[in-house]
Amino acid sequence: MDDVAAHAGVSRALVSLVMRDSPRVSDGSRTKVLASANELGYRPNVWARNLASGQTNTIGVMLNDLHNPYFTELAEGVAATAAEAGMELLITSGWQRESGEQAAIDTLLNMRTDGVVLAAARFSGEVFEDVAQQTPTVAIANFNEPESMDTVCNDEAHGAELIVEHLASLGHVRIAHIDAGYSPGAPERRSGFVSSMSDRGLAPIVFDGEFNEHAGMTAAEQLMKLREPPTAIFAANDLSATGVLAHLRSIGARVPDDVSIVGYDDTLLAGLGALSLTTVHQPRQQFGRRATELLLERIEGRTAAKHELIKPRLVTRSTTGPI
Amino acid sequence: MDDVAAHAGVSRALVSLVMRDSPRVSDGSRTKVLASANELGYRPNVWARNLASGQTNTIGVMLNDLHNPYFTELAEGVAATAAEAGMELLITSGWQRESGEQAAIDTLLNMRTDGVVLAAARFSGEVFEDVAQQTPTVAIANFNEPESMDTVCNDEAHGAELIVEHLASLGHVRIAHIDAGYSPGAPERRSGFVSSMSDRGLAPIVFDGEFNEHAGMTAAEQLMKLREPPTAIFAANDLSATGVLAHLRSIGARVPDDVSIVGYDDTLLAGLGALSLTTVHQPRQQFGRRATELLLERIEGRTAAKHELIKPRLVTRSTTGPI
DNA sequence: GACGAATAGTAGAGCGCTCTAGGCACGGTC
DNA sequence: GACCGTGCCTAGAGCGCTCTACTATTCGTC
Repeated sequence: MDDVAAHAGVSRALVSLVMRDSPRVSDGSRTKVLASANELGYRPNVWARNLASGQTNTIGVMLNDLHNPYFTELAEGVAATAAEAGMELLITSGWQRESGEQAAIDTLLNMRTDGVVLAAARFSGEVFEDVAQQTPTVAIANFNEPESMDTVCNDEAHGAELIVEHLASLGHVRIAHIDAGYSPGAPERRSGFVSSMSDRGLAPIVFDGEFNEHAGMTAAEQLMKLREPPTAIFAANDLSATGVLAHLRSIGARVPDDVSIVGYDDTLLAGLGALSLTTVHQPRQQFGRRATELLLERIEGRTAAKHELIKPRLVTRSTTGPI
Repeated sequence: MDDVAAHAGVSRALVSLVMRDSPRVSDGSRTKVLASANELGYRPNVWARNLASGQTNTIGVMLNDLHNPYFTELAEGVAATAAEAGMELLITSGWQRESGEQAAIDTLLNMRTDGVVLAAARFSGEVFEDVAQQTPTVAIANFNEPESMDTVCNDEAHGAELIVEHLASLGHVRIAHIDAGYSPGAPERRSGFVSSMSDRGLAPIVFDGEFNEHAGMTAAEQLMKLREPPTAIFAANDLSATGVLAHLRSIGARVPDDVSIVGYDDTLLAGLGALSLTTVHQPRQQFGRRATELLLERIEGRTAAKHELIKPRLVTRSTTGPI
């Protein structure tokens, strides 16, 4: 910076102003400084800048699992909003391990980003609260509306309701749900299913499962062995639904003629022509956008917590049909 | 830091030594300092540390597209190796836009990470060379062995050869390849296919395509309208292969009885029971690991460029069978 | 033409750490 | 007992910026 200042024949402070696009610089000096900077290959040192200014102009996102499209689409929304606000984005990931998540959060905290968006699965609310003490925080998760941070989450119960409504309107009565235990989102989907069914006077059939293909396959196998197998299956997520589909095909059942299948999440999978799953779409990018907007507000100084519930919508494809 | 020093009754410099795990500190002072730090909730300021020490102990990865599992698995390999070496990892992404990639690279360069791993698609080698001038760089891409950086890449031609060999051994003669133009990796797959075929005295049938489902569908449609349709189709990647599969099912062709299909990449898709694609597995994590190892060597001071070619392997599933 | 306001630029302290050079005990050696 | 070496610790400069307070110049106004 000193070199640039000397080369352009101005003070260091002026170079600093130019580099920060200050309006208090004349066009003449601006172009002169810019030219010198360019010539000398000068690039402001972010570390020094952040140290001196006390802020980083950067927000951090911690994603539980980079392999899961759910999280990466979330991140894309965050990235877009951050870019619009002129902030840099740093991504870390816990790689599905709890220790990894702790390390990823620590990295972010150490970097002292202006705020963090946490999209994690492994943690109890307490860990989040702890982070929220240290920096503005927005969680994409459904906790019990904590005071210390904002949350954005999906209205899982509504998604389940949409599914039941769709299947019921097609004439289905024996509808089964393969759940995913206490994985994030699963309990809400399950209870949404149970109450939607009983509201209609239908008996909710629930089988244990997980958020993966194998769980879908085994649950489908058990379901189809029942004396009266269900005519429609609502799987915990798309991956689980592909497991159901694979099993039904293997035993020669026709989809949707014999059995209808519904997934959840509307991942890339669901849209594939070879699968074409009816599913529930979550506006994941919007989650990211909204979370970032809330975070920016927090960084600006808002302290009262906000909690938002975003409604999903049903996407009808070819795995559901009339009974 | 001053507070901690005062609280522990020692100098600031000693606190610094303790925080950096220096061996030149007695156990007594170490525990004393650690206790004070803990009590005061002290967390070293990374910006100041990096500024003062001139190094960041961090490496950066720039991924072209976070949605593509190819890149995220790469990143996982990078993350694992970086963690083993005690370095932090920063991820940025170009979100599939060229301007985004430039911005993502700039972010990394601004952060002055000790080195960068570039896994991009959009750029010419020149942009990479430019980065390589500024910081130790490893590219995961197949350039023409540049001197200024290391490269790690997949032996695409070998992958194509494996496919042709597999199909030929099953008795296939009319084998078609749906390519992906000049998308990264595609030209090498295509030329590998062509030479493997002609080595066996077989006529290479090549159709234009892209790395997506739709391209697979349209190409399959055209292929199946030929006077003598192929008995085996080698798609540009798994996604393209699912398009082929979808089309074949829609016209009632049986897979693999009537037509065999091979994908490429061994993504999550290929492994699904409902698809079960024969494909070529690329050890993506290993790419990331190897790239990071090379980068660490560079950071240590190596200057001679290294270029590595990693061999893929065939994964046989249920979309290929004898003619 | 004197005065305040606005505009353009500068000096220098300070952000929180690291790192070099050195200080001070203590013990061993001749 | 003078000397050197070793182990542990400290003082203080400096990393490359930003930011506050200040100066110098120009402009508009009556």
